[in-house]
Amino acid sequence: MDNNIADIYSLLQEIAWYFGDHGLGGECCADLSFVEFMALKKAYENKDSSIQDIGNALNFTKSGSTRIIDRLENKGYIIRERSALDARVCCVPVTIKGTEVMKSVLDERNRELNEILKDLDSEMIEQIKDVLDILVTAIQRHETI
Amino acid sequence: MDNNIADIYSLLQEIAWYFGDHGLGGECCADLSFVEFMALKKAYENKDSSIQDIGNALNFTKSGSTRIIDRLENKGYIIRERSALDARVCCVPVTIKGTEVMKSVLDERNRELNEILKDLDSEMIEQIKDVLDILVTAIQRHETI
DNA sequence: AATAATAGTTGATGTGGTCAACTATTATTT
DNA sequence: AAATAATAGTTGACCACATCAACTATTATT
Repeated sequence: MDNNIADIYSLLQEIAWYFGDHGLGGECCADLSFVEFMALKKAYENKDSSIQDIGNALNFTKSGSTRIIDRLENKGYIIRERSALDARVCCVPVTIKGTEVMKSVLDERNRELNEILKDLDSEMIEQIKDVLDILVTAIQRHETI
Repeated sequence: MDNNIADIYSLLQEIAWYFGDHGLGGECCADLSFVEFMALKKAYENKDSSIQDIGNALNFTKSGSTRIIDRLENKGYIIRERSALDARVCCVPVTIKGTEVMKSVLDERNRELNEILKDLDSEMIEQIKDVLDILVTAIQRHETI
């Protein structure tokens, strides 16, 4: 059904709006923009990622990556460390403060999402998770081709 | 299950990234940014919407709304028209060119989404649509409270 | 040892948004 | 009906954030 595809695309756009930079009343995540939050998340998930690793994961140029890291470092959420293996590379471990802000943002957002979904039964929640999983997996497979 | 909520949130973020301003290799929609596309879409869906209607729908300030409309008008996708009922209000009908670009972007994006989902059977597609529908409805209900 | 490649930084620049002050029009008050 | 308030939109000054191109520093290749 081609019409389902169009509907799905439109729904995904709404979700992208709401959970992206613009929704949530413009307030994303403590003192972080959505982009900064995603960068911090990447740094957190992938211990020992370099500056460009993060930039690549987020579709940024080299200089864009540098500048995101600048902001996160200025806010005290990560630190730059030259790699011992290759002094050209900067590793950007997340600081304790960074971990804390991540966790508190996630807590806050999860509480909000819980509120949004509170009228749905747990079976439906499960189904939502499964479906989104399939969707994101399909997207990621498509991206890496 | 609280853990499901956290998973769902994380998945929604991925979707927001991919379908928002950043994913799609930075290229959103012809010569439109994601924001511009959403504004055009609002103008298209809601015939006779004013500049602020669009701004409100997208969480922008008055001046931000003006500037988005500037850009869309400069690109020839909408035109400003003073309302006959209230000369303070600007209506922003979508031009033919605007409708065409909308349609071609949607075509293109739907084709891409179709590609992403091509390995899923039609039952699953149906399920994805239903689940996203429930999700977006829940979000919208929550927003208007 | 010379050259190329890679990681990251920086200055100039462009885009895209906000705030505050403005104009023009309509609604309300006395 | 004149004065005042409210509303829609615009504009200038400004700030946040990304890019490009040119740069430094380090490592790999010839």
